[in-house]
Amino acid sequence: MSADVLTIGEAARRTGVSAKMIRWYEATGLLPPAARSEAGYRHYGEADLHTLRFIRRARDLGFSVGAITDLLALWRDRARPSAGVKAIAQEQITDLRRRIAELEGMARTLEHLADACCGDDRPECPILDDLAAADRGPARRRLAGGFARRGLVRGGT
Amino acid sequence: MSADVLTIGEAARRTGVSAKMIRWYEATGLLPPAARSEAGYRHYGEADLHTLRFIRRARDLGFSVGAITDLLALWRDRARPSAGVKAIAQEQITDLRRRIAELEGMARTLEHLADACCGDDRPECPILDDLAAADRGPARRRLAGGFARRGLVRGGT
DNA sequence: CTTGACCTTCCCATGATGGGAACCCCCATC
DNA sequence: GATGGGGGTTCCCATCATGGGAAGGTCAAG
Repeated sequence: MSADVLTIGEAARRTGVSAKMIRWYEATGLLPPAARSEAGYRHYGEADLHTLRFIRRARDLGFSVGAITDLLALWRDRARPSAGVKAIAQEQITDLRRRIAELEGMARTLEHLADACCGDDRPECPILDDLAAADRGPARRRLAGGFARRGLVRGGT
Repeated sequence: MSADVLTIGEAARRTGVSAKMIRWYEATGLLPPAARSEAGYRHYGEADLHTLRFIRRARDLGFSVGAITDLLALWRDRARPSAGVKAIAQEQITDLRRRIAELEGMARTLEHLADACCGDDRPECPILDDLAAADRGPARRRLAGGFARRGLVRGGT
């Protein structure tokens, strides 16, 4: 095997994308079919490694495979308008911010509840009391402190 | 059917847990098997609704079904030490904070990149340049600090 | 030639959720 | 009594990206 051609395992080691994932990316069309040896082994060259590192980096930034498909197409198109790339990035930022706000709401509510819970061997527990509170219908809570009510927790800041 | 017994659809409407999910919770053991009519319809009473609302609220706070199993057991045990509940809540808080930090790292990186990208019809694009940067070799991701170390990056809601 | 590391494909599981098919049941209305 | 509609039942499939593992072929070193 010539010096600049690697097996899938080597490519995986050098790019941080597992061999399993490389095959899956190929199967689903994110990557074009790899070159094969006579015995059927996949072979990867420098350009392939470059693409794999691109994918890995994009995954690390939370992009979905669908978004990466678009990013790769733009990357390969040397005449692309950067506006297209920026739009994808901004969608991703919006999505990340939305998810962060959601988790933040949950975390804050739980922190309030945990603060109010002694955490000793007595059974009184504001956390369970909150979970069990039956009157969580319409907008009205009597839990002191103005915690996240349903709807705020899931939705916004 | 006596007045205080509801079908699964009614129970779903009154608790915010979908009928599908109620069946699934039962199938996986989070809920005990529901009472059945002669024709095989599931029946739910007030206590069941209470439990379902408990589950719904816990899901809204991001608890996994596994954690909810534990919380339900503690809820039903009137002699439980609140320390057990608090410990579960704190694990959840830790997990939420970790996920938030991960997403926050991605968002900040992307925001920097997007800020540096003109987003016009010219092809120059710092976002693609970053994704394509080849100097991000295997074992050394210099992002070590706060970012996406692979894992629950995409943990959805 | 054997051994062991590596490759191939294929199937299965994850977690929580929804969609939909095929079929049964109940009640009200004609 | 027949019929229709709405809702129940079970079962299978899809998501999204990932890993685990089995069965079998390949390659290089000893």
